[in-house]
Amino acid sequence: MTAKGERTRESIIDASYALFAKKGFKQVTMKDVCDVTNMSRGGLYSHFSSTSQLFEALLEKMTERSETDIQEATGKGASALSILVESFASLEEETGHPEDSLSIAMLEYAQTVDAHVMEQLNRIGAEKWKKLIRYGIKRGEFKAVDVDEIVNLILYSYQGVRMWSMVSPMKPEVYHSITENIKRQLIGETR
Amino acid sequence: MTAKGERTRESIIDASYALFAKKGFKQVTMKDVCDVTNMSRGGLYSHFSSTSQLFEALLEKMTERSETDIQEATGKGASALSILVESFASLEEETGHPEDSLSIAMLEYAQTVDAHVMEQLNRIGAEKWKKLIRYGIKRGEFKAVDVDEIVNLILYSYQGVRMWSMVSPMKPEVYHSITENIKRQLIGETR
DNA sequence: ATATAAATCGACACAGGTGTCGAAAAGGAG
DNA sequence: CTCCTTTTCGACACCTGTGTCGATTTATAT
Repeated sequence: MTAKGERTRESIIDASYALFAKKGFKQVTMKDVCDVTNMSRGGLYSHFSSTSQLFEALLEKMTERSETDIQEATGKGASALSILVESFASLEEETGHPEDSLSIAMLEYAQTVDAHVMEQLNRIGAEKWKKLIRYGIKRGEFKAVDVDEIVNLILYSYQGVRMWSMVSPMKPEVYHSITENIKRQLIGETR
Repeated sequence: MTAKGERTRESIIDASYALFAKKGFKQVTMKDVCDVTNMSRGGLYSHFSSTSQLFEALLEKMTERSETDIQEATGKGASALSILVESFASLEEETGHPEDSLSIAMLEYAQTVDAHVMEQLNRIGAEKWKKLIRYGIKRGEFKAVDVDEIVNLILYSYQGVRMWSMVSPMKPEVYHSITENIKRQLIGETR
């Protein structure tokens, strides 16, 4: 694979993001990808042998990108709480534009192709949060909570809200209620 | 429509439940429905003109059934808290068998056919919960909370957990953490 | 029992997707 | 520039789904 090949491969992945976010997984066809990339189906097939492979490549690219996020912030010595709050703020921002989320596509993919992908992504997400919580405890910001338990709570609320928001608008109160609940468990009563 | 017609119509709906729960929405074909009903496609089409219509009929039947649930319990003067707790216990039971849930099919349907259905079901669910909370407040079991806000929290946690559990196993702690959180908001500190 | 209406079947034409392949075009090393 | 490799194209055969329709079977009222 030469420079040109690699470039188009990346551009196909990038262009298909919006497609999967808008239509889910099974509803995206190679024809759709053609339209957003201005390529022929034949051309596409020399990069990805199916929409499944394309979607897998997209997920891989996404996870790679998010891997570094929290690591960077903690590396600079930022406050754990502020990282947490910002993270939820960006969720609120994101779910205001549900057409930017791959959640439903991922659920569909898990259900119809390979259920493992969700567990895998779940585990990756959990590790990220665990690091942050431990970092917060070490800095004395958070109580000595049960890290696994609180991470589960964060993860499920976070993802649940994200998925739900795709089909029904969320009120800001809901985000705040969830954030407050988590903060309460991490740093004690906040009222 | 005669007796026989009505009976087969119902049996088609009943038989298709497992199909939608297992495969989602778009992945269910009339051929699939044939297999579980032992009918021909032609025969099916004289009852439902598409899988969308079949799915809509299924949703309608489900909501009708759940409509009466809480109403019955409150009618008998049961404790609001026990109804709430039982409701979450049954969620835990249900999500232990994710193949019994229509959540992903509903998300898919909302995304590809008609987003309104989710809002509608959401509203129906919300009404049910609101009644219960108001009932609990009237009986003095619950604090005079903001009903809308707490119902949002319940609804989103509830649905979020349900959806997420379909692709990744949930630990019991998570259910309890969520239930405790809601109880805390409803009846004050429980620790 | 029989006439009439309803329900069911199976074949049909069609639409839209898939994956493949040889030919053509574009890229890149010397 | 030019030759070889890589990328891209568009047509091909195929599959699986759809929705329709006349013919046939099955219910049901009288």
